[in-house]
Formats: sequence, structure tokens, C-alpha cells
Amino acid sequence: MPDRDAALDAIQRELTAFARRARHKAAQMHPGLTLVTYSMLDLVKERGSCRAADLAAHFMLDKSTVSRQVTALEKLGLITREPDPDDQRGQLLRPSADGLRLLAEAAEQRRLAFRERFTGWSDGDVEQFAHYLTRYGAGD
Amino acid sequence: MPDRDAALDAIQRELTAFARRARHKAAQMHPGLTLVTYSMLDLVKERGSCRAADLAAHFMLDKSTVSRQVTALEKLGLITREPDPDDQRGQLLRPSADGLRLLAEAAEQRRLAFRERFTGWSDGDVEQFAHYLTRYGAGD
DNA sequence: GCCATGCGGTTGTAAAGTGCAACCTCGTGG
DNA sequence: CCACGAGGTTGCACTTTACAACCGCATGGC
Repeated sequence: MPDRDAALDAIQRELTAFARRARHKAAQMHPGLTLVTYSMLDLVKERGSCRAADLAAHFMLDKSTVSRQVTALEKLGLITREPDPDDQRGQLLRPSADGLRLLAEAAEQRRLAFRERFTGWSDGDVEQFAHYLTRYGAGD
Repeated sequence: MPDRDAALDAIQRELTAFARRARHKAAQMHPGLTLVTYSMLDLVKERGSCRAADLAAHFMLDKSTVSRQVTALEKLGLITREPDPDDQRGQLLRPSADGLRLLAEAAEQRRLAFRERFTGWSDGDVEQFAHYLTRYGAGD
């Protein structure tokens, strides 16, 4: 099935092309927030509360790396840490009011950029694309 | 159009999720080759020959970074540098035989991993997904 | 009930990637 | 002919990251 292989090559190429540029664009997204810290903050918001170990597993990062990034986020006042009542070893991370506000602003900015990028795409195509990406991401 | 915005959010999230993991997986792909150096080698192959400045522009990297990575690739024997006959300031980069072989091997490995990942997808879905990604990538 | 094992987190250390700035060389246009 | 700009290199500082050693707490087998 050569067509399928050609499609797989294209998928690989485009996904890595995106990965290469993601870092660069994220760097100029919001001051003091990198792609990783932003993603972490986003996941904490998405989950409502979670532990650092969850972040490490989700992002495939070492727990030491997560620990430092979480410390940075806390110093910026974007998340709060409280001991987990169910397990004194761990701590529950939650977004602060400032963190939520920043996320909302960033999401709005992002959405504007994306709206522009997807002009010319029909609603159906956008949704189908999102569907494929989600399906792909679920394969982890 | 809330559905469309939700789809855009999902696209953003999945693309960045991919970016996060790409680096991790690339790190353990081939010894001594990172995602960036690999991508550079791939672009040099794709173009046949190019200058370091082309790489910098394409990857949105500082020319100093490219210079170091190119040096690394040359030390690994994966590319060759020759002065540009048309402009003595620049140099033409070309993949070496080893470089081409490594790229071919990596592509094969990648393809195997992707075949596995896309089991359960119909040919039509794979091609449509590739089509969307290409269309997205063309927006740069 | 007690200790071995394991998990969640932190800190030290080292390696790698990156951007900025200064500099060199070469080409180009006034 | 000289000033300016482009391609590359190197020095420097900063950031990210993984690995390893360590601490505190939890849990299961004895």
C-alpha cells in the first residue's frame, strides 16, 4: 500500500515540522511562561487538581524537571500547592486566580491566531481535523 | 461558533502534546542525533544541497545554533561542507553516504512505528489526516 | 506491630540547546 | 574605493533536562 506509506511519511513530516516551530512560537507567547510550563498549567486546570507525578507521567518528563517547573509556577503565583489530605507524601496542585486568568488570556490569543490560520477551512474540515488529531493523540 | 472553537482548542492541545513528546522520543531514536540535527539532515537531503542560512530561516533558529549543529553533523560524518563556488562567503551542505544511510534507516524505523500506531485506521482516514496536516503546515 | 520496599518530591550535578553580541570574511552598490 | 550587508564562527550566559542520591510517608508481609 504505497499510498498509505506516502501518507504516513507526510504525517510524520508535518508533525515534526510543527514540533520544531512550537518551541519558537511558544517562547514569544507569554512573558515568563514556556511551552512546558504553560502546558503544565493548562493540564492542572483541566484536571482541577493533580499531583506532580501526574504531570511527569503525562509529559514524559523526569520528576525532577517537573519539580523545578512547578516551583517556578508557584513563584510566579500561578498555582498553589497544598498537602494531599489522602496521602501526606504528595501535594495537590491547583491553578490560582492569576493562573486561570493568564490561561484564559493565552487561550484567547491562541484562538485568534488559530482562527486566522484556519480561515478558508470549513467547520466540517476543522472538526474532522481535530477528530483525527485527538484519535492520534489517544494512541499513547 | 462554539463547536469550531472547541475544535481549534483540541487541535492546539494535540499538536503541542505531540511537540512535547517528539523531543523525548527523538532523544532515544538514534545515538548522537537529536530532533533538530535529524531534521536538519533531512532538510539538507530534501534540498540536495543548501546553506546554513537556509536552515536557520527554515527552522527559525539563530545562525549560531545552526552553525554548531552543522559542525556536530560534520563531525559525525553525516554531512559534508564545501565552499559555495558562487559565493565564497557561504558553504554548501550535502548529506554524506553515511548520512543518507542513517536517514533511510530512521525513515524505516519511523514507518514501522507509524504503521503500528495507525492500525485500525482505514486508508481513507490516514490519507485524509495527512491531507489536513499538509494543508495546515502549508499555512506557514 | 514492625520493617522492607516503594512512591512522591527535592536538590546537586552535568550535559545539551539556544539566543545575543562581537567578530571575521567576502560580496555589492554608491 | 569604501561603506554596508550577508554568511559563519566563537564566547558567554541562561534554560531545560536527565540521572542519581536523598528524605519523608505509605503499605504489605512477617
